[in-house]
Amino acid sequence: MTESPRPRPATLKDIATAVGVDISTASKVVNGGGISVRPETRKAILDEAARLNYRPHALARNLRTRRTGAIGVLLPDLTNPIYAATIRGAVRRAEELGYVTLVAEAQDDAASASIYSKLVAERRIDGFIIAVAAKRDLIAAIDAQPVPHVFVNRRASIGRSVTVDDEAAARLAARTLIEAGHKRLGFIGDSDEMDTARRRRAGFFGEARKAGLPDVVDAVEPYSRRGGFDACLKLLAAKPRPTGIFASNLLVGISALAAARSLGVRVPEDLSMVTLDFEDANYSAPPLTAIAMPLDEMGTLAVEELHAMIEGREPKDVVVDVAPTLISRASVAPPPKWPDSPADAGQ
Amino acid sequence: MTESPRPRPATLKDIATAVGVDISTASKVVNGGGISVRPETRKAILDEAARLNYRPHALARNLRTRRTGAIGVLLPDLTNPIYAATIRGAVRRAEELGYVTLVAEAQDDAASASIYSKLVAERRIDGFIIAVAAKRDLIAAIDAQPVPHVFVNRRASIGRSVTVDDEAAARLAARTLIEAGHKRLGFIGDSDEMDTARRRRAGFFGEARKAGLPDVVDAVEPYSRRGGFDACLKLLAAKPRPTGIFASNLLVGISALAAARSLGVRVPEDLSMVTLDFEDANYSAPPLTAIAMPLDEMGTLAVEELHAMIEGREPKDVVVDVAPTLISRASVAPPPKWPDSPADAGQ
DNA sequence: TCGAACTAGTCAATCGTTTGAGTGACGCCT
DNA sequence: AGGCGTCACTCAAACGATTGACTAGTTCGA
Repeated sequence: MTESPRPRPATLKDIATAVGVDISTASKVVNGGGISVRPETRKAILDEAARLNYRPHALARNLRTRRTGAIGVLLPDLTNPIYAATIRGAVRRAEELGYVTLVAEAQDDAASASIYSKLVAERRIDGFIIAVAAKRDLIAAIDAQPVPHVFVNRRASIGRSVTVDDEAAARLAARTLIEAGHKRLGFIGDSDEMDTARRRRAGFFGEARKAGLPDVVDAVEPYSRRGGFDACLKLLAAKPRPTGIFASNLLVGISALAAARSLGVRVPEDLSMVTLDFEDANYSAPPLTAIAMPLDEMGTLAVEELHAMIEGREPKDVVVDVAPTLISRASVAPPPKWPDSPADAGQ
Repeated sequence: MTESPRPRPATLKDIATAVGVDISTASKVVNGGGISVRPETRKAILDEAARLNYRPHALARNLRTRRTGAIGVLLPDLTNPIYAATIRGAVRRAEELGYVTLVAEAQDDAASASIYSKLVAERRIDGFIIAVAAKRDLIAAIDAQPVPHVFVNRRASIGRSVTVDDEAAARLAARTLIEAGHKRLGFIGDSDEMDTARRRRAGFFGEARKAGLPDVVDAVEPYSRRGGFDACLKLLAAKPRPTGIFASNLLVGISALAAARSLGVRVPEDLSMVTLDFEDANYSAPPLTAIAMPLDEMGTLAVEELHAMIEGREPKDVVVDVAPTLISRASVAPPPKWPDSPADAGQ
């Protein structure tokens, strides 16, 4: 009788019958598709669509077009700030390109594989951005049901990857310590199986060697809060104790600092520390000098690469070409004078 | 000619033609639907489904059933560990109930509203778990296109909510400090507009009053790293400086600690601190004594409530009935003797 | 004046599932 | 022998959108 509150969202059919055209005409008009219509018909359709606040039913459209308009992001740890920054870049770009983003945390290889398989099998997504390590189960899952995917912050044999220049970041960290006068350097990082750790280690050791300091103390521990704590303890127990260390991961930096403090080692008076940057580094005591990586760009580029793959274009490995930069805060100082650095710190 | 690699995932039709039955029969069998079939037919269908590794096409099914099998989670900050814990609980339970979870970060009210509107308009989800504040834009968006939704860790006038017992947690924090002998207490929390802050403040102040300590110093700053830092600075500048403080949020605890240290105030010798618990609290210096909240359960229950609403059952507000517990670490000690606490610390 | 070309659309199939209604064959009871 | 009830299925219409093929009517060129 009257305009009752329409509970059901508008469909193309609603528009078409209201205007008095065929559904297909309405579809072509709202999509700007290849069809010729009189301006007034076009206007009528568009007006009606606006009036009804028409939004296409994603499922129906996707069923037909065989595209879901969704991309999945697989990551190992939601609380690790590096992913938060990356995701922000990725989500923004994805939205611009018309995708919805489905973020999933996978705590281990089996979980990664099962999430991947499920989402792909049910055809819920067009492609994956993968920030977890490509281990056995996941590799098998991808093999079994391949969809476009790009690894982010990780190189992998089975797909394209988008990474930042970890080597450059590590070299910059080394240079920072070396320029402050440190001769005995320490490195905290995960094992070389983790490719980010491998690249950072390579960069740091390489730069140290170039500066005539080949004896970097290496602490291999997982990239986790506990790992950083343990690693720092190890480093400080080394026989010639390092005076400057690079904690090559975000989480690890904070907990390494706590480990030093727990031993009564003062930062930066007794020990200088450089880590990778994130917001928390401002609110530690002391605030941590850190290397900022272009994480946002990494996320953005990952989406662009994935989009290219979904569109069938040729993908490529990309290293984000924004250089890491040093954020000087308060955790780096010249090394202490005592043990055995005679006059060379004078310069 | 030969079994060529089947690129296309199996459909019901594949199964049906292979077995020689109608699609609808196959559908009913794989869904365990109400139909009677001979055991051998059933077996044949199930076998074929297994052989082809059949998984229903989510979109097609959902188009028909008008359910998407997906729930959205809207949260303000991915890096805030409280949400990570909550999400883990939510995702696990959602999966058990057959939902896929779509996590979205909304940095402000406008973003919340636009994410909500988009996902709902495109009918991509069945319901929302909302962990952001219900402000103007979001409220308008929900009003315009209502779908089942539950607020988590937040009470809201426009929907059901699942919360933990923030008051009890705050009372426990107060008791911890009081039992250690503190007489001058401080509280760090967001403004009362944020309902979690309001409840925590009420609990803390109430317990203090009960113990004959009505003069709690209150520092109102946003729940953020910077907010915690600034708040702690304020508290330590108060005229009778508090000796025990409760930083009523996870992020805020860590940065308050850094602020104290930056002023040369030692924890716990000069200042005791209690905060809410998360992993990082183990790796600060000193490790922080904290109140653990049942966040995982909160996520779980939120999903259950949402599920109930989606199924059309009557929803209710729920407060998780697991009590907050104290995790004693190293940031609480008796107050220092000097300024003006005479003999009463002797006991 | 015939046909080609254009205009402004319409038709119908299709994506993969679900689901209520229908149906042929058989057994059983009276 | 007729009728009723099961059994074991099949049929066909949805869900909402997309898209290539098709068409009725007009215009234009030769």
